[in-house]
Amino acid sequence: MEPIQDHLTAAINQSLKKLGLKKEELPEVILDFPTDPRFGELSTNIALKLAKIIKKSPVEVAKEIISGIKSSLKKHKLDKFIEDIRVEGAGFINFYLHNDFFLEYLKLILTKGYPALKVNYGKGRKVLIEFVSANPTGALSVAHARQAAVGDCLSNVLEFSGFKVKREYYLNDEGNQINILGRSIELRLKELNGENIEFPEDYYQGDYITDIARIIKDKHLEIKDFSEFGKDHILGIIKQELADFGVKFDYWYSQRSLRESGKIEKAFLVLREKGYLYEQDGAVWFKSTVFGDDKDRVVVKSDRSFTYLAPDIAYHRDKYRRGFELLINLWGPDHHGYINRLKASCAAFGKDPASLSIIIVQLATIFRGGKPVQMSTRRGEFITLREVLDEVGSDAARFFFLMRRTSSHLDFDLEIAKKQTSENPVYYVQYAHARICSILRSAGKRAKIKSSSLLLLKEAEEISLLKKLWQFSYILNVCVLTQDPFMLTVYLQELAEHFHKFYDLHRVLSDDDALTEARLGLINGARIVLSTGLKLLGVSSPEKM
RNA sequence: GCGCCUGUAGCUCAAUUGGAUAGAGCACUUGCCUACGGAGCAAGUUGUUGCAGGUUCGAUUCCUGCCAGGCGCACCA
Repeated sequence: MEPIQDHLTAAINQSLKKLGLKKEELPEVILDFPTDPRFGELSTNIALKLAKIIKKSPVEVAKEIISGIKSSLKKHKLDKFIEDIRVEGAGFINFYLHNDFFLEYLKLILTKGYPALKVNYGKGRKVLIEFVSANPTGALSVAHARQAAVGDCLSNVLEFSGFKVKREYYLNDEGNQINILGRSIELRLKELNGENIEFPEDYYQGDYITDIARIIKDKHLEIKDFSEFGKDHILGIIKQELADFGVKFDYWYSQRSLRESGKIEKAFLVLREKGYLYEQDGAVWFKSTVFGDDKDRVVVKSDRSFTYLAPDIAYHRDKYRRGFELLINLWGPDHHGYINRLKASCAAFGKDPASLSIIIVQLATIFRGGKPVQMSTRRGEFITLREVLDEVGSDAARFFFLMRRTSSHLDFDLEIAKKQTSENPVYYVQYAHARICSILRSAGKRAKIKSSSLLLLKEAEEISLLKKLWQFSYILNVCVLTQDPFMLTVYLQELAEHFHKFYDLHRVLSDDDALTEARLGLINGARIVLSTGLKLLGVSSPEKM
C-alpha cells in the first residue's frame, strides 16, 4: 500500500505553491510521528521553517497551508480518513487520522499477508552491498560477525523496500597475507614432523594453523602450494560459518581474477588519460587530492608492484560497470582513513561519490557476566563467530548485533543473550509471536471466520496496537534513509510491548463472537508484522517456545 | 600533531535527520495468575544531555574551543 505520508506530502507541496515562493526557496516537507500521541498521527514543522522566509507568524502560515491542503484533498480518496488538521504549539501542523484508516490497513494485511507491508522506496534501483570480505587467513571474528549481521539485514530491508540487491564478498585471495599463511602452515608441518623450528612473530600464531598442518600430515597430502591449500581450507570454514549464521552471498569476487583480467591496467589507462596519474620517486601516484583527499596516493610502488589501493580502484570501477547504481560497503573502523581515497577514485571516473556509501561498523565488545572478554588477534586469541554461535545461537546473536546503531560501539554480554528472561529482548519479541500463535491455535476454527467486525476495535490498547502496526512502513523508510537496520529492532520491541499490554487487559476469546473475530484479526495482523520484521532481521519467529 | 567515532538516569541505550514535557530496558521497591502462555502486565524512584561559548522562534542534534575514551594516520593488506 502506498503510504499516506506520500499523499499528504504531495498535498502540502501543492498548497505551498500558493505562497508565491520560488522552488529553491521551499524547504523539504517532512512528515514525522509526533512524540506525543495527543498531537495526532503525523506532524510537520514546515510552517515554522517558512515563517522565517516569508516573515509572517508561523501560526498564520500554518493556517494558510492547511486551507490549501484541505481544498486539494477534497474529492481525494483519502479525504474521508482525515479527521482533522490542526495548528498546534508554535506552529506545527498536525494531522489526525480516523480509526477507519488503520482498520483499512489491517484489512489489507489480513487479506494479502506480508506483501501488503512492502514499499517501493527503491524503485528497482540496483544495489551492490559488499560486506565481511575478511581475508581467508583465519576464522571470522566478532567484528566480522557484526558486519555480517548488519550487511545481511540491511540487504533484506533494502530488498523489501523495492531495491534490487546483490550481496558480495571481496576475496583477498593473493598477496602478502596469503603468502604468510602458506609459510605458517608449512613451518607448523615441519614442526609436527619433529623438526626444530623458530616461528616468526609476524606469522599466523593461532592453533588453527597447526590444525591445518595436522590434516596435511594425517592424510599424507602432497602439497605443492601451501598458500593455496590453506586459503581454500579456511575459505571453506568461513563459508560454513556464514551459512550457519544465515548469511548467503550472491558473489564471491576474487582479487586474483580481477588482476588476471587486466582490469587494473585498464582502469589506470583511463585515469592516465584524464590526467589523474603521475610519476614521482619511481612510483605512480593517483591525484586523489583533486577530489578532496588529504594527500595523493601511491598506486604502483617503485618495485612496480601494486599497492592495496590499485585493485580496489579497479574493483569499484568494475562494480559500476556491472550495472550497479548504488554501492554500499561495510568496513571495520580501522579502515575509515581509506574512505576519501576510494571515493576520490570513483569521482575520477565521473561517478557521484554519494552513490558509494561506506558504512563503518563499530566494534562489539564481548562480555561474559559483566566482564569483558580479552582479545588479542596477535596471539590468535579472539572470540570467533563460531564461538558466539555455539554459545548463544544464531537468533540471539543476530538480534544483539543489530540492537545498536551501526556507528555505535556495542556491548554484547553472552550471559544475557543466553538468558530466557525479560532481560533478553530477543525473547520478549519472540514470545509475543509465540503467544499470538498459541491463541490462534486455541481459537481453532473461529480464527478462520471471515472478519467484517473489525469496527468493534475501540479500546485504547486496541487502537494503539493498530497504529503501531501501521508504523512499520515508516520504520522501513527510516532504515533505508539511514542505511542502518537497527531501528527495526527498536520497533519490534515496541510492537511486542503494545501487544502484551493489549493482551493483559483484554480477552481475545470470549462468548461475543463478533468481538472475538475482531480481536483475532488484530492479533493476527500483529503476528504478520512481527514475523515479517523478524524475518528481515534474520531471526526466527517461533510458534512455540 | 592531524583525521574519524563516541560521551544522555546507577548500568546498557533511545530521542523519527533542528521540534512540542529528553524516553525505554535492566537493576531496586510494591502489586496482579480458578480465564487465550506470568518468558507477561501495572505502579513508584532516577537527569547541569562531558565542560564553555555561538547560531535561532527552538539545540541532545548544527558551528567553535576545551576535557575524557576508542580507532586510524605506509611505496602494509
